Amino acid sequence: MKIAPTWEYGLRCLLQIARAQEEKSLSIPQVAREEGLSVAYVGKLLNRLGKAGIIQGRRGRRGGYVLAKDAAAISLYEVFQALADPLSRFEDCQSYPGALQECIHMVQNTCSILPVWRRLDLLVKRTLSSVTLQEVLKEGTAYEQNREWVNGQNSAALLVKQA
Amino acid sequence: MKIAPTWEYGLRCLLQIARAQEEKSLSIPQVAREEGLSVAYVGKLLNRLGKAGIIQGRRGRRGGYVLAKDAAAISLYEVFQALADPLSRFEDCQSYPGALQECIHMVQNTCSILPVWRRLDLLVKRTLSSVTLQEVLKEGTAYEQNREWVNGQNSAALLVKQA
DNA sequence: AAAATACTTGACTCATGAGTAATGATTTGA
DNA sequence: TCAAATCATTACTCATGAGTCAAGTATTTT
Repeated sequence: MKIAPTWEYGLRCLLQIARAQEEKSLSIPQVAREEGLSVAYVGKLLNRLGKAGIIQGRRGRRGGYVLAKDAAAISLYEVFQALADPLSRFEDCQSYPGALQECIHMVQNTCSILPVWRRLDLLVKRTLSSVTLQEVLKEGTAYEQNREWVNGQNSAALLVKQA
Repeated sequence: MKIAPTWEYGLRCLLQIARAQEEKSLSIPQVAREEGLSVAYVGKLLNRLGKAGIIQGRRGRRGGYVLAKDAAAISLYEVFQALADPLSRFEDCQSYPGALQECIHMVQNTCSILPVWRRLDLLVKRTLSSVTLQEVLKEGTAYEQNREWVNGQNSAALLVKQA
């Protein structure tokens, strides 16, 4: 699947702020320098995270950003929701009718392809919701070394439709 | 998650061709009229599906499109792969380094956020691969009425990371 | 206070995918 | 054979998200 640049860059900046914790706040220029991104761009991304209540900014001479709540209480889902362009948040089963009044793929009063969208949407949401920022921070110890997580062998058995 | 217009429109056009089977081929104008889309747009979408070997076009007076293989042998994954813009197919763990030579989020020689991308990518691929066009056609009978499919309750248990 | 640092906000430019338009090539049928 | 119908191909326009720019506001330090 396609990962939006906003997601990757935003998450990386957020990880830095999270790692710097211990009451040390990080300024936009600091994060930008470390990540090799422009100050303006980092400012925009962190601003979105701030408005979503994930991090908290403090202006002034010794200002900067700090996590607004514990890393264990921040799910990747809310992070990506915050980073997405304000006009294109996740939506439930968004659908495009075209020029017609109504989709013609209706069987017994239901659109026949809606379940596919629902399924995908649900999977992504559930996956992102189940991972917290703290878990991503503790790499090499937690979920990443778990073969289950990486190639999802067992869970795959349930994802395949029941014959 | 965001469903690309190309996906929805393309799949709908494909479903029509699949339903029309019985040796009846559908022309681009026919499909366009039924779906309420422009002839040019439908032509573009079906052209992509044709190049991917999913449908087969025949020119001339009584030409049109027919499925190139059995509906049961066509997975949604290959359909979406075919419909995607040629330059932006699915990629494995696409990553954006920024201006730096190397991502700085490396813990023990691994990027700490890569597993998240891998996970998402795998889930989507696996889900789409497990559904065939034939199943989408037979609505109201197969997977859609299965509560498991719609809200994924049981499978969710495995998706949540193992404590 | 005043100056320096840093977040905030809104408008702007640019790349990319959505959707259109026009032309060429192939088959059918009269 | 010729014309109509149809797919094939390429170039184009337009909307949207990525990323930039610039001016404004708040806080700290001197």
